This record gives sequence, C-alpha cells and structure tokens, in this order.
Amino acid sequence: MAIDHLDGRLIVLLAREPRIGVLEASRRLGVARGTVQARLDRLQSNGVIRGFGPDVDPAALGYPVTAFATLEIKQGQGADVRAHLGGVPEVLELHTTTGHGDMLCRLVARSNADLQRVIDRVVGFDGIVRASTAIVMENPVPLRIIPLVEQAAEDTDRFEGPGRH
Amino acid sequence: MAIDHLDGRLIVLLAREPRIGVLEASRRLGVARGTVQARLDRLQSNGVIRGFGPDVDPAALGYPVTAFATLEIKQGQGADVRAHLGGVPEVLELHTTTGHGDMLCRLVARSNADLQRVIDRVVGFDGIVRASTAIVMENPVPLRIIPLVEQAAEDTDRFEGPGRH
DNA sequence: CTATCGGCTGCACAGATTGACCAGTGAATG
DNA sequence: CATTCACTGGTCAATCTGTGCAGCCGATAG
Repeated sequence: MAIDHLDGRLIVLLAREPRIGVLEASRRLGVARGTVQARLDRLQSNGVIRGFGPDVDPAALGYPVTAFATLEIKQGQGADVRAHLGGVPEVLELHTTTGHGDMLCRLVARSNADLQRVIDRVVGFDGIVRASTAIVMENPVPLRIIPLVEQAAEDTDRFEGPGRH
Repeated sequence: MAIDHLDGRLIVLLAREPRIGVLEASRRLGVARGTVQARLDRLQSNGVIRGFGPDVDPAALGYPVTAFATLEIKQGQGADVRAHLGGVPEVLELHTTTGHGDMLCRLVARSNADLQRVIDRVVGFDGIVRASTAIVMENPVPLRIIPLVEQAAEDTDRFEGPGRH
C-alpha cells in the first residue's frame, strides 16, 4: 500500500512531465525499463494511480467562477439530494461532512450572474433546507499531490529504510 | 476558447480511456489522425487541457481522511498564511473566498487522530484567527469534469451550430 | 463570381516506443 | 542451502508518433 522512494520519484516525474513514456522515465530514473513498467503496473493495480485522465481547466471551458456551497439537508433526504446534485453538471464534486453543514459541494459557473442560476438549480430541491455559498476569489494553492507523494515516500523510507528490502 | 462537439467527444473519450493514443482515438471518433492531433494541440495550447498527470489517490498513499477547513485570517496576513499553507504537504488546495471565512483549504490525514496533528500545524500560525473543520464522511460525487465538458460542447453547438463552420 | 483561407482527409516515411519475453544476479527468507 | 523476489540488460515483432504532402470542401472577402 505504501510507496517507496522510487515509486515517489516516478510519480513526481510523471506529474511534472506527463508526456514522457516508460522508456524515457526509466532513463531519467536510472533504472531498467522493466522496473518502471512493473512499478507502474503495481501502482495502478494498487489504486495509487487511478489513471492519466486529461486535466481539464473549467475556466478555459468558459466556467471561470468557482464556489463552494455548504448545504443543510432535511433528515432522510440524503440519497435524493445526492442524486439531484449528481445530475447537475456544474457540481464538480460533492462530499458529505461532519460539522454544521451536512454537505459541501464545489460549483462552477460562467459568471457571477450565472452562479445565481447554478445555485438556484442546486438548492431548488426539496430536501435542502439551507445553503451558504463562498465564492472563490483566488486559488493560491491549486489542487496538488506532489508534496504529499514526496512525504509519503520519505515516511516509508524512514520506517522501512530506502529501497524495498 | 469554447469547444465544439468533436472537442467534447475527444475529451470525454480521453477521460474514459486515458491509455489510448492519438491513432486509436481517431479511429473511435471516426476522423483522421491529423485532426485528432491538431485538436489535441489546440486544446492544450488553449489551456483547456492542462496536461495528463497521474491521478493519485491520497487514500491509497495512506491518507484516507479528507477534511475541509475554513480559516479566518488576521487583516494583512494573507500572503504569510498562503506561504505557510503552501508548505504543508497535507494541504492539497487552498482558496481565498468571500463569505464568513477568508480561506478554504482541503486537507488529508493518515487518520482522524493524525488529522489533529495536521490541523494543529495548519492553524498553528500567527495570522490565523480561527478555523472550523468539516471532516468528509462520504464522497458521493468525486471530482469530475465530463458532465461539464459535455454541456460546454452542447452549448457551443446550440449557439454556433454543430461543426466548426 | 472568384480567389483565398482554414480545416479535414488520406497517404507515406523514418524513427521511436511498447509489450512481451528471457537468463542472470544479488539480497532476504525459512 | 534452496527458494523467492526484484532488478538488470538484452532481444523481438508490432505498433505508434511526428512530420510532411497534395487534394477537397465550405466559408469568407474582394
């Protein structure tokens, strides 16, 4: 389940330069090509790497406004609300949470005015009691994984020693 | 800036089966290989597709707990707080927002107990006045982009007619 | 109407990459 | 000591990539 130092370097390398192939990666990492292939296979069947889907920028698609909405749900309506929100394209993700709200979702919209339409569509559903929205102004730290991968690799080394054996 | 129907189908296809190459994609879409290559180049220079980085699952890395923290910042400390949070690997993203909090960040941790350590590290910084955390229990809608891509492609068609001309 | 332009097609080429093998080596295990 | 596992370094055929080309077509400008 955990990753070792080589796995970490491989993931970081792929994250920085996604277009390189297995052969080029093996050259950069200084290992045999078969090793990189085996590691990649293992990381993917492990589920550590889910895939290599295209990273699409909603802003470039015409949806430059992002917001987070905290929703309060009527008891017992959870499943319906999940289905409802799953059907709204502008809902990019949805979590159920502890704390004051019951759900947190990420929304995008074509403009601040359009955000009103999206929010109306999101909350215009029986079962949603209340919603409070926070519009994103700036994104100082875009969604990232590299630092965590590096830390996970280091932690493994610390506990088990560098290398696999 | 907007995408047409073929762009949409291409992105959706790549999102569903990231491993296929340009040639296979052209076969699936029923267009010439050069067309797919040209579209991909354009989508990438447009910034619509940022890249094809590996999609890493924090849970599989040993960080199964996700939380969202709303932070309240002391006036004028924004830049320092951003730098501080940028240095914490468990902070996967950070937004400045309107609304009651000033910032919203996504955190991961190795366990609920470990989350306490992460939160302490995040809020243990002069300039952060208050923090409220919501732990994610379930993720009914994982981060997704396909429905939005499909809608963007349809909207383009509706306004400009299918095809590019 | 006609010339031009951009986008798409179908084709071709050399070069590189992939997936699949294999035998050998070294370290850790029982 | 025999075994197991990961890695190396090599080969093989099949495939894909990047590139360039000529031709076709619809849209646009003069």
